Amino acid sequence: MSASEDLFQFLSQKDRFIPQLSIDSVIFGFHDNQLKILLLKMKGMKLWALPGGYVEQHEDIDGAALHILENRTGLSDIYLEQFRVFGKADRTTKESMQLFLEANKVEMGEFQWMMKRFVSIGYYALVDFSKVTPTPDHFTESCEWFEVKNLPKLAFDHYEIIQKALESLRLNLDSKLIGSNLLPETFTMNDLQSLYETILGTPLRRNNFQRKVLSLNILERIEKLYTGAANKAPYLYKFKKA
Amino acid sequence: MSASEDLFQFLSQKDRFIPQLSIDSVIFGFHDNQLKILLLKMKGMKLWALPGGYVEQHEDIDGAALHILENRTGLSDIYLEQFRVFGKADRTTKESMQLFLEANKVEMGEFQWMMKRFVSIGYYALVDFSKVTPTPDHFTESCEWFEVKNLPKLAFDHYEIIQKALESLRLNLDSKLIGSNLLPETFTMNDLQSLYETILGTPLRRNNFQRKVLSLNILERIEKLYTGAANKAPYLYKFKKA
DNA sequence: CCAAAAGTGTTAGATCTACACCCATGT
DNA sequence: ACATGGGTGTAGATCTAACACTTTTGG
Repeated sequence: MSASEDLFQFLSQKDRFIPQLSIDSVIFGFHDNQLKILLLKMKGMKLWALPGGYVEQHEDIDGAALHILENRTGLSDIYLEQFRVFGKADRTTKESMQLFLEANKVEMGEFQWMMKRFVSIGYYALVDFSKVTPTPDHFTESCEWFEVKNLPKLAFDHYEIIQKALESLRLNLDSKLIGSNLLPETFTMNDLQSLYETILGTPLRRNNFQRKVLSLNILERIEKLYTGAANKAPYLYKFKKA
Repeated sequence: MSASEDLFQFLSQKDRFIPQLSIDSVIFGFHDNQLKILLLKMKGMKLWALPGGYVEQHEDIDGAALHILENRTGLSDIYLEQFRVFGKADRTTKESMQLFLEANKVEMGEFQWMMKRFVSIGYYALVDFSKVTPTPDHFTESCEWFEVKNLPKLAFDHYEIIQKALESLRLNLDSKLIGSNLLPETFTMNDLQSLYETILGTPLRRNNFQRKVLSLNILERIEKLYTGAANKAPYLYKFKKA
């Protein structure tokens, strides 16, 4: 099935959705000591974009966000947080639409439904990088991780959405046990510290960090991890179950 | 003009608005050492509701929220914060609509546009109680302040919206200089402390509170306030201009 | 034995908490 | 004079930041 056939099929069902309302999700993962985001490139589009979608008439918005995520990552049970609505009147103008579309391949007229002004609800998700299978769908040419510090050209206000998501992530870092969603089952204290450092963007002191985290009583110390390196083997930890 | 004439006029213009998207505002004021909220009772409706409205096609959502507030309070320059979206599929079911409407006076069929499922963006506003003139409009039978601790029966999920607004208010209390929006130009340290105590719901120590607040260097001490009471006159303060 | 990284101790400073005391005001 | 409420001081506890030291590991 071609991209435009998919599109027409989608548009024919557009009454299923709430008009002019979309969801955009910032999916955070952590790998190689880098905070990463999953981005999409749609077929025939020039710019990268956040994975997003629409809300069905009889679907909770949280449910809609979750479905989008499950489709894009292959995971269920994802940590999701709604963080802000993006509703400037000019966020999806024809001009920014033009930038988004590959003008010579797609007739804007066919997109009447999509071309309207959209208000978008921003969610961020925290996932275990190692468990995700980035999954393009029929509209999507590619689906890749990007380092937060090295993002490609993005459509619309998606850069701003990402920045706000990061802000919220930082604010929630302490109160919401964010590590437990971004790290694999077991991890070293160093892994956790790197995660915090990359999210916060500041270096932390090893000893004080360890003391503080352990004092929260949320970690369980497992066996040591022997990497073969010529130094003391670090303990592995996992988050205690509630 | 009668309520239903107003309504028909409104509905005839409904294409001006984004469908199925609304705004609900929790307007906080502080008076008599009580945190209060401005609520409306629509003509011919049974329950009280948050002041709300719709978003015009070419209007920012923040702008829309601001207009609603200005109309209801007579104030401009209001402190506004978007705090959450309420998007459960069943938040505006026919059943809850029925509860909201005075069933024998209004035919639901006339409300097709309004009867759809709505997603609502929650804003909270902080206003100087003494400056507000609660202003009913043509749809509104009354517009009154209620103590947060003593709310009337509310429509839809408005009670939940208020609770979430309160939560956000508490979280933002320290970081966003909330006092400057809820208090009049000048106030005593006691006023400020009462405000904090009612928002947080916990008593604070007089001396420590004063020290902490003054250490922030955001207050300017003015002259003393002689109330005629048989005790030392408290200083008046005002927030320093940025 | 050594380098590298992990783990633990310790101490000075800042901040928070609770108590105490003094000061101004009108009766 | 004194009751009342406002302003300030201070000692102890707690939290934080920065430093130093010890332990484990493989070469």
